[in-house]
Amino acid sequence: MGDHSGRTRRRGEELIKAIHDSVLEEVLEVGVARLTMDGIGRRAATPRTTLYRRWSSPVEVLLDALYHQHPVEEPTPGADDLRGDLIRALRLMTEWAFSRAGRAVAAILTDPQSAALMSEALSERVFAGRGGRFTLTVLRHYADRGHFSAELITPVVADIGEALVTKHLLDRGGPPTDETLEAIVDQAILPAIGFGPRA
Amino acid sequence: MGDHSGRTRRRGEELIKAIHDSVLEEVLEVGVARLTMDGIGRRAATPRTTLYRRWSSPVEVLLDALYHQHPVEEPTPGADDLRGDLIRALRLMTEWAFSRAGRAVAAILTDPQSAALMSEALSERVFAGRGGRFTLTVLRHYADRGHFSAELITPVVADIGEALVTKHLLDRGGPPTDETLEAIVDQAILPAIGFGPRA
DNA sequence: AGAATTAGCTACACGACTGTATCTAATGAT
DNA sequence: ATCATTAGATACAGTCGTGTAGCTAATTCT
Repeated sequence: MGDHSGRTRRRGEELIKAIHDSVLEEVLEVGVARLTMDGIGRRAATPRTTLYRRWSSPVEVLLDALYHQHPVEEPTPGADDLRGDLIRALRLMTEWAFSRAGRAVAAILTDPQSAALMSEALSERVFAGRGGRFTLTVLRHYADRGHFSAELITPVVADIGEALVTKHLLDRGGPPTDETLEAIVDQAILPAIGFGPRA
Repeated sequence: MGDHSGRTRRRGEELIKAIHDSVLEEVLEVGVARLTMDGIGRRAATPRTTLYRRWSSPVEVLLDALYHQHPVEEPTPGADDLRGDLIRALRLMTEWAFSRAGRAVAAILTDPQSAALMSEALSERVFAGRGGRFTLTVLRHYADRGHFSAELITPVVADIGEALVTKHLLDRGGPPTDETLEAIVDQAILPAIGFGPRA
């Protein structure tokens, strides 16, 4: 807990980091709607007044915390392994979705009051550019190399993997196992681009 | 607005109906976390005290309102038209998801405090038994009739349609058009059961 | 060592929501 | 017409969060 030396008071970066951690934990517990300056301050062991010196509302604190998180990592298709790269892309997505930042973003996007105001601003900054397309990156890579026709990559097809993982998260509340990810790739994505069962 | 005669005071069923309507609207605007007896009462034009005579908290009012909604309609596969029945099943799902009840359920399920407590209880009562399986009903019907192998109906495959519609709702916030539903069926569901493009 | 920053502490007035209590009066049943 | 039921109105004390202000003291800079 305590840092080096006998300092009793945090300032600057150190304090801000503690506050950022505090909001992110707080929002997971109570949701965006129940965020309060008091609650954030309590958890960070700092008085409310200190928070007001920097932010004007709990949501401002939350957004600031999110902007300081690491952006989403992008899949990097490598070897000649479409199936493996798709699975890895979905695993990357799962990991992000279960990170503190991922769940905090979900909390914002599902709150009726905050969602409308800033869903675009948020995705842009947190997804760092045009991120958030996990399987799409992989699909394009292999289509470009002639493994299948690029025409097959429709908006619907590009969403299949992410949609199924998202639904799994919503239904079960937990991350999909590797077997589930494999099933999604084998039974849903690959068939859509021509590698499926025959009627 | 006014019913028959010059009654100035609602009672019983009529009043309860107005209150149910009130919570459902309220929760869409402010979310579960910001539901208050005051807010519900204000919208229903009834004092808070009347609410306390029947319910002990805003969430109780909400759940009671949901239990009085019509349960989810189930798809009824009819003619010899797998594709058409799948599209109709997804349209049914879309309609429910956009009903007041559907969105209220979503609000509860995404609220960290309420979700954990009652997600199962809710789905059971609101989905009336084991409902909520829109495309699955249709898929089973046609697999039973030999249109394709029942082995292909894995949990993942059964979820494809619902997952893509859900993702569309989350991403765009609006209901998918008929063209989108057709694309989902043609480009994602049918390929998974053997009616797809060839590699 | 002295000065400038900035965090911690306390207090205060304000508003929103909570439960409860009490009274009034509209409604429906007999 | 009378009565039991039940909704509407009002009041009140209590809790929690809000912003703001003013002071104290720890930390860092020069």
